[in-house]
This record gives sequence, structure tokens and C-alpha cells, in this order.
Amino acid sequence: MTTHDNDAFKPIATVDLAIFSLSPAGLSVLLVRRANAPFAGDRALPGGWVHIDEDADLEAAARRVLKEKTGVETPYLEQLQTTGSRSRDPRGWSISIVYIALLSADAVAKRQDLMAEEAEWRPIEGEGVGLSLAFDHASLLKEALARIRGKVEYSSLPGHLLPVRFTLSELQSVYETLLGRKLDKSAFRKRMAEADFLEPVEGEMRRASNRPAQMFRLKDAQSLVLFDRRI
Amino acid sequence: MTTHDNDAFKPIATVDLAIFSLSPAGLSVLLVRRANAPFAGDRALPGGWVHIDEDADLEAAARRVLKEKTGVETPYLEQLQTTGSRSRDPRGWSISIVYIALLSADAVAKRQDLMAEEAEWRPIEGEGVGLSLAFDHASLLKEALARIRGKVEYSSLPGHLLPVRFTLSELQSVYETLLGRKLDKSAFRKRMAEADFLEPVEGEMRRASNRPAQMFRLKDAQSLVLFDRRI
DNA sequence: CAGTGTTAGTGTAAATATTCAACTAAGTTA
DNA sequence: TAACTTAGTTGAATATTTACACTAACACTG
Repeated sequence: MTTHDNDAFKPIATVDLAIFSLSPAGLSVLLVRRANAPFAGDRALPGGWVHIDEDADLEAAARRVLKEKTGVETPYLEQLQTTGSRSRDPRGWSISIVYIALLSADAVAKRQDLMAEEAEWRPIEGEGVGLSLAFDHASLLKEALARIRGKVEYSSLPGHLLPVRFTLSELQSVYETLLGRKLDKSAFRKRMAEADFLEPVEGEMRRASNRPAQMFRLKDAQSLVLFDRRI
Repeated sequence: MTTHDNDAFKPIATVDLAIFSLSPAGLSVLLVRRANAPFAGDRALPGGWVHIDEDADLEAAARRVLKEKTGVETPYLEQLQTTGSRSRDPRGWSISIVYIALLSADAVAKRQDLMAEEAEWRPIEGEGVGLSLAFDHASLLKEALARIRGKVEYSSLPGHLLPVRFTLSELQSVYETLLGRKLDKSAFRKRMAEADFLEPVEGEMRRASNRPAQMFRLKDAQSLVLFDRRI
């Protein structure tokens, strides 16, 4: 057996992001158009090198890329997976650490002007975006969608896609969109109460031409709450 | 905004493994003693550089390290997480891709002679191993344990720690060990039947000085089955 | 200002699942 | 053959889930 301790392998390493938000067309992902080779002109998940001088850790690098592309600073952010292989980048053995970010609807609206030139929102259709993507990004996006759809079943994930204040009906509607099925209203409300990740915003009500609804906000906008049972 | 496309950041990158098996003392993890600096003499999770010429992808690198240290070729293997920061390795900005491996009890016994010299099994106590580990490996091990304990609640994970053939009573006993609580026998059997990841080994029974028990094996030794409800 | 439409939020009976413990089954051992 | 041990099943009491109907609170209409 040989020791490789002084023969450090240094692959090409990037941090790539699957950034999601809700648009009128449903769940959408942020894509950029690549300026340079390889895959120049193709769409890709936004990403970038880790800046060895600037980024203290991988999550900091992910937050930096996110801010560069969207202007948003405090999203829900979670590491998805790392892929690395000889063949995924024509320039050689490369590694990509993939993060998932969820942007609240009002954060997206407010920072519209801060969004990077080359970035655009694309609605999700089925398992992807109906476009071929650079590198293995189509497969990374598919994994990200699988993770998100899985977590909708037993976590507060959809709450991170809404504006800061929302009603229970709006929240239920996001769950239904992401799950692709209808939920029972009373069972839904019971789950939300048990899971204990919402707090009512005192004195604030959604008013329309019908009974006003209590508004809620997430107790913690940064972290997911996992349920005891499926929704 | 600057482009860094030709300024590829190349960190130090290793694949590290949290390899678990069952010993008489319960769940155990494989540790190695480091031969070289940094942390020479300390215990660490087994790991190594990706071999750019030899490993097609990250999982291949993980399987190679696993085989070098244990002699086992076909374990349950799953990527846990990737950590990367300026400070985790005194040699500079470094990345570690961490995998979890589960070894079946008979695989461990059979390959005892193939196990690496410097490797040893240490029983888990609480959130770790009661030893300080090199780098941030204590924290990586803690994350690995959290992942495992979480999955025991709603997956076939414990089945991957048993010998290839086992009885339902043995399986229940492993669930109980990992969960730290007793389970109801009839409810347990109902769950296992619903989850549908076991198949009876026809004609084989465990015989002792009592009623013989049907033996079972995993339908798929490589993959986990997730349950609809908690166990 | 009564009537209607619409969405918010609650209540309840029937169906389903869980729990707890007792029971039967099939072998070995004395 | 009786006692012992572990395998595997059954069932009644209790808790939870589901489906759906009900009440509540507003705006709008005439």
C-alpha cells in the first residue's frame, strides 16, 4: 500500500446552486446563460469557484454566489450532494458541491433589480426545465427536485417559498402545488399546529371580499422543521 | 463582477468514510491511526485522496478506500455531506466528501484478515467514540450518527448491519439497539411486511432449543427502503 | 339592510391504526 | 411427558385519521 499524503490530488471544484422560487407558473428555478467555454451559450445552474481568500467555508461560497446572482442574502440554504467524476467537465476531473436555496416570494420581487443580467427564472415541468443544460446540471436539477418533493411530505419546506407573511390557505395551496394533490383542510391545519413552526402575526389579517384570514410567519426563516408523520 | 473561469480554485480534496458495523458492544465505527502529519498518531476516519488516474468518480474513490481498509467490496454506501473550509486542515483550504458505509456482520467476520493493519473497530458511545479525532472528524462522525439514527425510524437501514440471513427477532433487536427503546413485536412484524424489503429464505430456519424461526434476507443488499410511517 | 357569494375556520361520525397483552406453536432439555 | 424458551398470531381497548358537513365573517348587490 502506498501513501499519497504528499501527492495531494487537486480537482477543479465549484459550488453550484439550484435556486427555487414560486412564480405564477408554479415552482421555478434560476438559470444562467454561460458566457465562456465549455458549454458557452448553454443554460446552467448558477455557480462559481470557491474563492480561497474570500470564502471561509463552502456555505459562505454558496451564499456569495447566491447574492451575486439574486441580491438575496438570507435564504433557506441546504447542501444537496457532491458529484465528482472524470467525465463531467471536459477540462478534467472535477467536483461540484450542489446547494439548494429557497427564496421567499417577496424577496424575489424586491430584489428584481439586483438580479444578475444573465439570470432568468424557468418554470419546472416534470423532472426538469425542458431545456438541455450544461455539464451534468440537468441531472443535478433532477436530484434537487427529488429532494424538495420528498421533503414537502414531512417538513415545513413550502413555507420558505411564500412571502414573509401568509395565510394558512396560501400555505396549503403551496403544499398542494408541490405535491400535486389536494389536502384536507382540517387535517392540514392540525398538522401545522402540531409541527409548531408558525406564529400568528398579531392584529394582521388578510382582507378580501370574504371572511378575513389570520396571517402567519415562520418562527425561523432559516431552518426547516421536520414533522413526526407525513402531511 | 469578475469572471473566474480561468482562475480555477483547486482545494485539497479527500474522500472520508464513516464505516459502521455491529460488534458485541453495539454499533461500532472503523478508525485508523494516522501515520503522518498533520495529526500524526491520532485516530481518524479512514479516507484518502481521489486518484485522478484510477477513480472514475467520487463513489469509486470511496469504494476503493473501503476495500483497502476492510477488504469488503459490496457494502451499503451513501454520501453524507461535504465539508470544506479554510481552517479544517492546517495545510490549507480543504474539502472532505464524507460517505457512510454499513457492513454486514458476516462480511466483517470473513474479511478480518484483509482488514488494514492500522484500522480498528471502536464502539459508539453517545454522540461519538470517546476519543479525540484528527481534523474535524469528531464532528463528521457526529453528523453520520445523526443521519443513521434518523433513518432507523423510517427505513430498512438496520437490515444492512446484520448477516446476509437473519430472523425477524434478530432484526427487531437491532432496531431496538439503534433506537434505544423496545418495540412491540406484532407492530414490528406488520411494518416489515408492509415495507416489503425482506424475502424469506425458503427451507431455512434458525434452530435452537426452542421453536425454529424463519430466516430472511434483504431483497436488495445495496439500497435502503423508506417506510410510509415511522416504525 | 336583507340576501348572496366566497373564503376562513371548526366539529363530528365512521374508518383505520396503534397498543398492550394474552394466546397458540414448535422445538429442546430434563 | 412436563417444563422451558422463543416464534409467531390474535383480539379488545384506545387513539388517530379521514371525509365531509357545518358555522363564521366579511364584501357586494339590489
